[in-house]
Amino acid sequence: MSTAKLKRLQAAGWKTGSADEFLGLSDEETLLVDLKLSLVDAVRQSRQKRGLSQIDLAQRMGSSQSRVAKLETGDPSVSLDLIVRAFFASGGTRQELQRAVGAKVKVAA
Amino acid sequence: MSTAKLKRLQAAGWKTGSADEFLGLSDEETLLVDLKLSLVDAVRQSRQKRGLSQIDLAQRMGSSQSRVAKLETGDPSVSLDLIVRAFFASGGTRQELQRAVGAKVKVAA
DNA sequence: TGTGTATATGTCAAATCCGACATATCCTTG
DNA sequence: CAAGGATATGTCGGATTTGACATATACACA
Repeated sequence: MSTAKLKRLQAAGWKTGSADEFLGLSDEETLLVDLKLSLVDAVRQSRQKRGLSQIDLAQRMGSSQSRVAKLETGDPSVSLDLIVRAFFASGGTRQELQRAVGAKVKVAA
Repeated sequence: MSTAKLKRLQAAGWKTGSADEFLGLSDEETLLVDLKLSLVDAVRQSRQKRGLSQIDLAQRMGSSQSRVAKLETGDPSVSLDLIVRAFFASGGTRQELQRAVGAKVKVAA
């Protein structure tokens, strides 16, 4: 399974968007990683905009603070499903989600 | 876990978008179900547009024909991750994905 | 009718993801 | 320097999702 690559990647303190080819990431894998990063970003912004703590959000979505933290830090054990669920639970709308899908994440390095 | 509801829902020959409140689906669950339906639709269209069979697509994404079939029929055992992975593998771009997120699925019934 | 090609359905063991808990780190503010 | 609130990290047992395989159905067209 090549999600393994994705995991090693994210595991190694993952921050930058778009510049992911330093490992043998396939095009589709890169697209997925970048997308996740954008949505994770959107979740944090949505959560903070409504003044929710990670605990608050966790409660709203029937999850735990630690999972929300992992989500926001790009932990490889977090699925797209959970990210989108969190986005909606934080009050995000489908239209806002659409915007987030369009917005690529700023590169750090 | 309330994904159970989602599963019963989709399991029962699922087709309509948006009109999901006949069961006690929470708002966030509804949003997620509708989103999945839209993206599943986009996957099928993208795949067909490029003249790919389910087997072709399955190979491209390192999966199996049966999983692609389940994906396109809205089987509850299919994650958002797999749907998006399939979309990209079928040749879909991020911009096209964004469009798909914006387009709610036509209701059947 | 038979053969081929595409798609759907059922099942299962293995892989992945989950919530929960413990605990650590980081910032404020007193 | 506490004490507190928020966020991060590590781990684990159980739940969900996966690819694979067998098989079924559907629709051509010879």
